[in-house]
Amino acid sequence: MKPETLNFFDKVYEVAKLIPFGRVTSYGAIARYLGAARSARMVGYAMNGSHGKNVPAHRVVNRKGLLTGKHHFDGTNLMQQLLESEGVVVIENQIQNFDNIFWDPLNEL
DNA sequence: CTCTTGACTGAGG
DNA sequence: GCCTCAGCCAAGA
Repeated sequence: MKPETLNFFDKVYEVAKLIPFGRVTSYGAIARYLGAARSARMVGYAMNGSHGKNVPAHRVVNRKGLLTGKHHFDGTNLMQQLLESEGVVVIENQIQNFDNIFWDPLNEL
C-alpha cells in the first residue's frame, strides 16, 4: 500500500481509528497531522463517507469541542449518546472538560 | 472548465 | 468571550 494510493479520506479514517477510548480530537488536529493544516474542512467532509468503515466519527469535533456534526448521525442525540457512553460529558452539544480529554495526534502519536 | 457547498479555523472588532 | 469575515481545498453538478 503506497501512501500515494491512500486518498486524503483514507488517511483521515486511519487517524480517527487511533483515537483512544473516551478521548476526542478536532478536525484541524487531524488535518495538521496529515500535513494538510488548511484542510480541516476536508476532514469533516471525509467523515461523510466514514459510515460503515468502523470509524469513531463521534470522537471528532471542532476546535471548540462542539458537536457540529451531530446532524449527520441518525438520531438527533446519537453522537452525544456515544460520547457519554465513553465517559465524556456533553451538555448542549458542548463537550465539558474538553481541554482535559483532548487527544492531539501530533503530541500523542 | 466554472460555480457551489461544506462535520473548519484564525484573525479582527 | 462572542460575532463576523475571509481563506482554505476537495468533490460534485
